Amino acid sequence: MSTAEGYRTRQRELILQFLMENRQRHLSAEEIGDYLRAQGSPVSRATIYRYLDRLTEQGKVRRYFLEEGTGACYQFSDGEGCREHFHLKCLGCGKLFHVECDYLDQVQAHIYAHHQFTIDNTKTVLYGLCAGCAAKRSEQP
Amino acid sequence: MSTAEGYRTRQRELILQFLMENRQRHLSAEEIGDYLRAQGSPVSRATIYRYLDRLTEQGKVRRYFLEEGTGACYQFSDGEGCREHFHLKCLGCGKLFHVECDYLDQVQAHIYAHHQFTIDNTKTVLYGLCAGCAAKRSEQP
DNA sequence: CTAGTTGCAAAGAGTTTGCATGGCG
DNA sequence: CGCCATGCAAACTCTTTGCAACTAG
Repeated sequence: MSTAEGYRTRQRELILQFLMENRQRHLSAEEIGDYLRAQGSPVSRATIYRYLDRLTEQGKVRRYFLEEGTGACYQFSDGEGCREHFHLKCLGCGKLFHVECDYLDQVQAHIYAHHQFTIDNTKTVLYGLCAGCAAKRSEQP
Repeated sequence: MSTAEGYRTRQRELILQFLMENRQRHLSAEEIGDYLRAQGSPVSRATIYRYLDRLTEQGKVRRYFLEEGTGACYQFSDGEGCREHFHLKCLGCGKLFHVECDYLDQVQAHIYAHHQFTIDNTKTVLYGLCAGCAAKRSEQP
């Protein structure tokens, strides 16, 4: 695995630090830019997007596409240990659930046996609604 | 459910007909526009988008957000008979596979029952490798 | 007739790119 | 010093919107 780290720059440190400090949240490119600007250390949009792309390729960050037409969101991910389980991302609150489950392992086996397809759960995210958000939506849509 | 059908116009007939004739495919707004233009019956982009929105609200068409960042795709759906399906996207060749499978319906049920999560397969894509690409990779890593 | 529809072009949001300058190693 | 990274602004893609002209019922 070629993990071309590239140069260590002030901008990259700032972006990565913010992502790591907010690893429980999903952040948009704009939020990152706004935060850094507010901190008095503005980083250009282009740089933010370019570095997020790189981090995503490196697997250090996950990229999500939540609510429709809206832009992408990014979330820091240690990468470690996320090979063997599935990810559920809530479209309502954006929360990411890591699910370890024997049944889901069987799913992978089924898809391989019946559909000749090898699931990569490093990249795969199941989108939907968590219990809380589903309840909210059925009350007041 | 208020199913405001609205007026019957030449443009709407054309759009709906194309969607129905290609109910096995995902179509982008652009593809629809291109097709109609090629047929010598151009329909404006705005009209296509507006009508697709309406059809989606009416449940006659399903809107998918698959390819990241890329635009939406639409697919005609009888509503009742047509079961929702899963999508498998090959990381090797980029091909998208549509899978209708009873077993995968059970998966959805399992996740709902055991993990309190409602999968939205409008947004969910399982990433991995198709048979062909998996074979290539095991030969030449 | 008259409210619903259409087309056009302009506006938006989010993201990417070309190119000259700047800075890490 | 050489190459990679940054910043800026312009370009791009997909979609929405304002508005005047048009048309189904």
